[in-house]
Amino acid sequence: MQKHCGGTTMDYKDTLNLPVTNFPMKANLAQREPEILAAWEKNGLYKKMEEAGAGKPKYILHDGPPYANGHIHIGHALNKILKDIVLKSKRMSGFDAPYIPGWDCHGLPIELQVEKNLGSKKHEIGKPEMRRQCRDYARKFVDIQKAEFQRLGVLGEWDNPYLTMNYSYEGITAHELAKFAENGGLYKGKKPVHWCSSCGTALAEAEVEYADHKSPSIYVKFLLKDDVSDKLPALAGKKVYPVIWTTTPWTIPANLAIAMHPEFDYVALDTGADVLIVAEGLKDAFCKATGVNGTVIATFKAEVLEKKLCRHPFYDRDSIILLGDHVTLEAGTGCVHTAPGHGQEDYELGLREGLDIYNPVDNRGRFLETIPFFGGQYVFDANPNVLAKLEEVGALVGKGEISHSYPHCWRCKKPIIFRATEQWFISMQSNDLRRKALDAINTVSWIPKWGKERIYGMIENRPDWCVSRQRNWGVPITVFYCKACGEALADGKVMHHVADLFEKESSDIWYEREAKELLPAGTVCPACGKSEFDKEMDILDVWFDSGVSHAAVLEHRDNLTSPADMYLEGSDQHRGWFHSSLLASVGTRGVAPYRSVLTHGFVVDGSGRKMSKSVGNVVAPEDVIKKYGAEVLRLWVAAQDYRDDLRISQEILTRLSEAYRRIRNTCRYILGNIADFDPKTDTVAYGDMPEIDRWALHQLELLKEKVLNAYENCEFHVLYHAVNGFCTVEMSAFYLDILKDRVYTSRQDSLERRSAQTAMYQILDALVKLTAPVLSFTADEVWRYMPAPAEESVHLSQFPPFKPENRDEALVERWETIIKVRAEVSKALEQARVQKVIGHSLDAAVALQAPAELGGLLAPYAADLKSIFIVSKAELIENLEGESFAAEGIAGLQIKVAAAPGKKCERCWCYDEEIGTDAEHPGICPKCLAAVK
RNA sequence: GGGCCUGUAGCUCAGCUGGCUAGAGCACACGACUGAUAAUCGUGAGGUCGAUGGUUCGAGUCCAUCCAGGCCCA
Repeated sequence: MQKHCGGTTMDYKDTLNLPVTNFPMKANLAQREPEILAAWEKNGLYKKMEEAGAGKPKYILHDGPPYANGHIHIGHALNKILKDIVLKSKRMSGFDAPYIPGWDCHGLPIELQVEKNLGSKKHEIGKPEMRRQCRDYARKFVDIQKAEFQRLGVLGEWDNPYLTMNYSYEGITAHELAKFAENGGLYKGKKPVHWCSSCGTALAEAEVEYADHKSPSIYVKFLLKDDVSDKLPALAGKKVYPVIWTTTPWTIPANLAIAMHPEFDYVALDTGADVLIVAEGLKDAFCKATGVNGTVIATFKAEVLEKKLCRHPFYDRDSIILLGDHVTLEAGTGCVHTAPGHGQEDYELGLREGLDIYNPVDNRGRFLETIPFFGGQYVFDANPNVLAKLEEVGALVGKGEISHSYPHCWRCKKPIIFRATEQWFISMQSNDLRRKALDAINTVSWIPKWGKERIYGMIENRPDWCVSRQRNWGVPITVFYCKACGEALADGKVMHHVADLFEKESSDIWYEREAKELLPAGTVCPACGKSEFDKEMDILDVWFDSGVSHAAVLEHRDNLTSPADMYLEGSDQHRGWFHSSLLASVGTRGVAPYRSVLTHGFVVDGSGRKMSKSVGNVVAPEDVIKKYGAEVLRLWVAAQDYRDDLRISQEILTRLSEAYRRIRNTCRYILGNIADFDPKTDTVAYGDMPEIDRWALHQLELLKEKVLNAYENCEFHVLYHAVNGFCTVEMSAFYLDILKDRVYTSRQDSLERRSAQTAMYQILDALVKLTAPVLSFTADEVWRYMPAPAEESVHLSQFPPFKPENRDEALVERWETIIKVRAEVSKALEQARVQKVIGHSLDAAVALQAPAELGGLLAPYAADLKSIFIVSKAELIENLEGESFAAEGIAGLQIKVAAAPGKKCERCWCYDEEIGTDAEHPGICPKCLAAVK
């Protein structure tokens, strides 16, 4: 003690136990986070976490590989942070949960980007060089994204990720394809693709641009061969013609069917000369467009005509009437010209009905020489000729021109066509793949549960999986063709042989070596016995690459197991990775590659709109990190209910950083108050604690229960609200506020102070651990300021165990009433404050008149009430005199607030009537006197 | 156009199987404190639960339609 009695009030401040800590109030996250990351890196934190997991049960969350192109966006950040939260919580729940990040490296976007960078030089270099550049490009973005992911605080095996372009991965991909060849699932078929006749190549959807284009618009009638007069007597003896409409006359030579909608009404229109059939809903539009006049002589459903045969207008061939839901009443006649080789829906209908996927057009967009009337003609040039032919045979009902959006090649800008070409497929039929996949879906736990519905519907309806891509940057489809007879050699043994080579030397060798160098010695064509082969030049769909990651990663790495416990991706992956992985795994192993699938929604802006560059509402993770810190982004992930779309905006981030500060400050305050507390020697036994400390520990148990359940159920937003509420309501506004007097003014090593510190220490210890998976930076920062932490990092610790012995329901029930009374007292105090009777609540003396039952409950707490209310005096009185405040929420409770009697203690600031009794310390109250002496 | 999903205070979320005068935290307004101070405490004002119909004694909660939005297809 510096001075003696009689000095200023400041003297006594030094006798108080005020909070002491170096833990900064200001987080300064943008600057501090990189330091923390560097420390984790330097100390080998992830490696230590792995070591700590040794021998524990495994929890495998298998990372879905993002595409190695471009910088990460907010959706990537969301996904990786969610995974990190799940994994950290699993580790702290007693699991060994390794995290192997991955990247999808093959595919069109990278190839296109590399081509673009090459410019005109792209024609000078060969495929091997091209692929080398793709490899470099992918590697570059793997490194960029890796750094960006790590910056988010995501811990994992970053120095050993899986890349779909790794040699071993490429080899395994080829092995998996070989398995499909072995089990008969792989077959060669036809499918229409976007085709640029000028470039002579197939185009992916991403290479197609839509632009306005003028096309002929024609109505064509097809003579109905079959007699339907038994069902439609009005048509007896007449020539009946369904009429189709098309804007691509050149596809008429490939017409194989006419599609009608099963539920629409159709009319038979007698024109005098013949009877035309169109949908009732389009009759007027049709008549107007063609000038046809006629009377309706019959109205019927399309099923009357189902499977009936028409005659092709100028070929000696039938065109069959089929029913399809894809038919619309938007335009045309409701009778849809169907050429399975030239349209997606036509193709699907054709597949379903067993039609030939007929394509009479060659690579250059010309009709095959064998095609009557049009052989050798370029399709767009053939349009007028087809028209003329139709007119000649009398099948043309009407013609016009239409301007509409039409696909064009993004490279040469010319209009493109849809053209069936040879492709490799994985059959949904053979090996009962569809059925087995559907069954497997039922064995998986889908979170949220509608995910099951969604993928089920997709698998149920999807066509065979086309795995061919006419491109260069990917894993080759390791099939050979006999030079002599053209027979395809898709033999499992041969393909496994090639796959072995890929594993050692990469799939680049497919482009660098001759077929004979890749084939096992002595391979001969099973059809003709010759031994000269060509290589298939199609590559695999990248979804096949990533779809086999269960084989290439889970089964391949020692520290992983298959099936995975969880796949966790955005909801678009029901069509993507969840889907392809399921088929790849069920097709070769008969089981799903995952036990559970968790999906999250998409990130949208503050008003729920999708982000787009043109709208300008894109929020980049980099900007958020710079302004608020990755921690706030992590908190954002946790705070939002990810099952729905996730909104992000400046306001949301501002709110969150405020919530963050609240949590941080609560931690800081407790740190300051337990600075002189050593849990080993100063801990007070539960039984020796005042009730309010036991109340606090009970609340902590409730928090633990809520938070640990939330982790278990992956409901992180529940956790956020629980922690936030705990810090603000239970701690800051109640417990910690009340504790101030006891902690500050009691003797430093007194039981009451140590008890409060025991509670606070246990609360902070638990709080830090419970929030560590989300607030990974801050939790670890706080950890370093904790007295004697058991582990080097909070990330090496376990969640706090439940302590049922710290629960006291009866006590908490009593305190619930006390808290209600306290709220009423607060209101009464506020009134007194407004009336300038008091300022600080310690200026007040409170008197309560309570109904009997309540009074009985409060009586044992009479001495504690003043500290609970944070007033200088509180008493229970039978009959209050004068004006008083009637509690709104508690019937019969009257509260009277007056200025506290006595003088204000210079030390604890409470008013006391006994101040001045001690000669040495005339300015302080008896309680303080005891603490000071 | 089809499949799946979402719509509760300015923001983020509660509200189980229909019974509430619809809750919480933050933000906001006002006030207090100056021993958590770029903190902390108190009080208060905010919602015809997307809209409209229906079932029911009673609907944020069930049904239908519509509107707005998201993902995936076409």
